[in-house]
Amino acid sequence: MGRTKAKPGVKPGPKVGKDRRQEILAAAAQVITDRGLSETRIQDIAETCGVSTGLILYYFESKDRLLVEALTYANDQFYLRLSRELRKNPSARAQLDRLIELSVPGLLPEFQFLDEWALWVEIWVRALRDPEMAKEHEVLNRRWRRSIADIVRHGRSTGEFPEGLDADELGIQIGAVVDGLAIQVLMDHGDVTPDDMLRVSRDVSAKLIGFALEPAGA
Amino acid sequence: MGRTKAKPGVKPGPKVGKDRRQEILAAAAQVITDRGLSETRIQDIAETCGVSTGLILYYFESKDRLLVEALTYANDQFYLRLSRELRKNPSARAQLDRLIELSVPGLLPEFQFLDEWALWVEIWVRALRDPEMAKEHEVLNRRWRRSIADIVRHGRSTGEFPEGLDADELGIQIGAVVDGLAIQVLMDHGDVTPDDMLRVSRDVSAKLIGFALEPAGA
DNA sequence: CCTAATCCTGAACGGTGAGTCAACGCCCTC
DNA sequence: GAGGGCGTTGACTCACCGTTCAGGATTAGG
Repeated sequence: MGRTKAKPGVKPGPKVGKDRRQEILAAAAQVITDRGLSETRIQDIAETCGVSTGLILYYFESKDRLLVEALTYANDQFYLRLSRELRKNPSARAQLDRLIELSVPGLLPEFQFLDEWALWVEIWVRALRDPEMAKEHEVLNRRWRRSIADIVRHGRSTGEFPEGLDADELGIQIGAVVDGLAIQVLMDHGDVTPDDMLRVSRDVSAKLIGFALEPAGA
Repeated sequence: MGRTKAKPGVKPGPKVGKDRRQEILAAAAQVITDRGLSETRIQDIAETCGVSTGLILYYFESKDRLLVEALTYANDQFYLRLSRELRKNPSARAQLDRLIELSVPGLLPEFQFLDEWALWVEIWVRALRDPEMAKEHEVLNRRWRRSIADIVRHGRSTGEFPEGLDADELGIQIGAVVDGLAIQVLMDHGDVTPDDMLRVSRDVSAKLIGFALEPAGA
């Protein structure tokens, strides 16, 4: 099986120690994505990473705690990925485009196995009643909107974007549009396709920030 | 009690005991709002409308079906209310304002006991996995966006709004903003207050539709 | 080797909650 | 006032699942 040979080497190889916790968190995120939070059983998680149910509760004090940690873990992964991608692009326009691309459910093939947005919705539901989750959500949420606001600020410093509304305000506005559209795409009736979301997000962002989009198609 | 004439020899049909069914649906919606969908037990619903647990499953073939019906029932209530309110206002501008007001979580005192948006989030989560709910969601969702698009069309016919983007497209855009903001307000960190949502929704709608807002405050 | 700590297992426990059912009473009809 | 059916009850069943636990396996250190 995936038995990891733990070398007695003092310092971490690729995988030691806390490794199991992370495996479990990843497995949990996977199961939550597949089955939904409310249908996720400890045994599913155990099977997904090939261990016994007992072990899950050896590393986590309760199922509830594990689930909250798994949700934030998955979101952290997305955020790290997003940050890395943004750093590659010096242009604020390109950054905004990339942020939007990464936010369209199921658009990027690497992400297909794990729909970030399906987990967001679970986070919302849980945060409504679970103070622990609410606290985490507040952090994740602010981080998300700040990513947008920072792009706006950056674009203004380079002169790509005009001055205008408070950047944080724009973070809220654009964030809201992206959230709202992502839900529609996620639901996957034909009404709003991934391409629609791309187009509309760019369009509305341009309108709100106040720069001109070069005509893409006709 | 309103006694409904029951035809003998028919299966548990939609006609039988319609009042009770509705009572149960209302109670279920209440419990879901209070405790959350995943924490809702049949017994809670039974207690809320003062009957036995057995009776709940006398009227509904399963808990799952009841929950789906309850969610759509609650949304229907909101939609009916919305339609009624809109019909009172001849002006499209006033209609849009009213729609936004009704969409702000917890703003209207009459609605405090039942946060429409908390139920929407539950609908989203469930619709992701339950085809039954997905089908219902599609209907509710279209109806919601069409309400917005119709206001836009109306405003154009009266000359209040300029011509521009396709009205359905605007329904999607404005709908997305309102959805996204409503989530933020619902989560109730201080970042987006009900007043913020009102202001931003109006502001963004005006920008997207293309009419000028008279300065409200200072 | 011996020992202790850590990792891991699978069975057993206990609570819980959906769904069932036999019985009861009330109203309607005849 | 007899009979039948609908609405209603609440106790019971039964499966499920989180959590615990006693102990087996593996590793680290001496």
